[in-house]
Amino acid sequence: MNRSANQKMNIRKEEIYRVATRLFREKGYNATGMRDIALEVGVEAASLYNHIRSKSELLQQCCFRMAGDFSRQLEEQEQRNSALALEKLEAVLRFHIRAWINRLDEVLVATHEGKYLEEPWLTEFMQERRRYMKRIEHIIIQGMDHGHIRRAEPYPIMLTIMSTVRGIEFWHRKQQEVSATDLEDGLVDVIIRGLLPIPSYHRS
Amino acid sequence: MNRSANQKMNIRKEEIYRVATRLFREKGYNATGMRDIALEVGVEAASLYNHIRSKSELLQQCCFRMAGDFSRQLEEQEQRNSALALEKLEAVLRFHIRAWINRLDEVLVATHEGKYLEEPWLTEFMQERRRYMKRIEHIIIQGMDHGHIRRAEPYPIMLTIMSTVRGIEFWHRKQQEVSATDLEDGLVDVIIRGLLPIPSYHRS
DNA sequence: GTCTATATAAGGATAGAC
DNA sequence: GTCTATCCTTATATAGAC
Repeated sequence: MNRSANQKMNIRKEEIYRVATRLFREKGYNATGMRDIALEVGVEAASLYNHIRSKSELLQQCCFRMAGDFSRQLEEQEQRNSALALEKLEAVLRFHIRAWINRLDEVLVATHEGKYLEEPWLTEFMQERRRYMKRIEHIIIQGMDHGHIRRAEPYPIMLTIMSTVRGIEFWHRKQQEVSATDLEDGLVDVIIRGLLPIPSYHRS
Repeated sequence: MNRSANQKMNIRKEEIYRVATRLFREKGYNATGMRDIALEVGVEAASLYNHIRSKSELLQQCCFRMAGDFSRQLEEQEQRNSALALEKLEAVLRFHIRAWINRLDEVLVATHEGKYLEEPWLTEFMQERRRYMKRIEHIIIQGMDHGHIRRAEPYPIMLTIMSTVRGIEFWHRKQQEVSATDLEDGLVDVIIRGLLPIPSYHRS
């Protein structure tokens, strides 16, 4: 098998992956049939199995590709020794937001359909997410120790950073009214302001 | 049919609803079979149909029950004429958080599985959510007009308020480390502080 | 590598005895 | 109201011709 044959196969496989990811997002993993994927790729369902091993493999590819990209980005921030923790958090937050703006299919499938992974991938995937959240919590604690993030329970702050981006799913349906830049800056502003060490919030 | 027979039927139906909602959350709507529900209720699958019309009816009940509860609570806040918009938003946010803490099964099913509703319920459900988000945006704009919420794009702020609570899903798996009260106050603090009209955030 | 045909399992829902 | 038995559809995946 020469190189061009290999490349063609990879292109085909990548097309299947792209179609499948979109359908998994639109209809859900369990409600998406191999026939649905095959229809949009333009072949019969049986032909898909010349390129992939199973439907589950497509889900694995999506989930671990995203997990890898997110983990690598976080590692970059962790190693920016000259940066403040708050700056690292803002960079991570902006990475999350841009992923949800530019790669919505993949992040939604990884977020919502990941629970349908089979073992041992399910366990590995959930452990990886747990580690990821711990690492973000660690940056938050560093920021508090250095005094440029206000003292508070770090766990809810981490959850907020992890979850804020989810609203972007709604934004995609009405993209015209608010620009991607305004959306990103607006979200970042709420969160980062909420972390500043300024004792100015008085309950009524 | 006397009153006690009616009540017994409703109790049974309510039990089926409760079991189904939990399974829909744990396994997803499509991956939950009538046989799964029946097993936990303690009857055969066929017997369920003496109490409910279809599996889809259980999903409808969950989604619209939640939509109704949320809409009514928002209406209460809208009619608190003496309150500041920021106070209304905090009350709404706390209602969301408590729902995600105390009724996680139902809110998760309504949020994640609602897309599997059949027509015309799907359209009605999505329109209702759209209206709900518009109403929250309206309160935010009121707060800006009155000067007790900082001027900014209202749309990302609304998304943040809608989405912050989603992290609570993770909290339920490790309930011991942070109390429900600390979680609620921690989440509220980040968001509400991020809305205050204090020009103290300078980008580096 | 793609096709047709099919194996095998599971799904929601119904019929009819009790 | 609950049961057993079953209808009918759909699902993933495989076999084997071309």
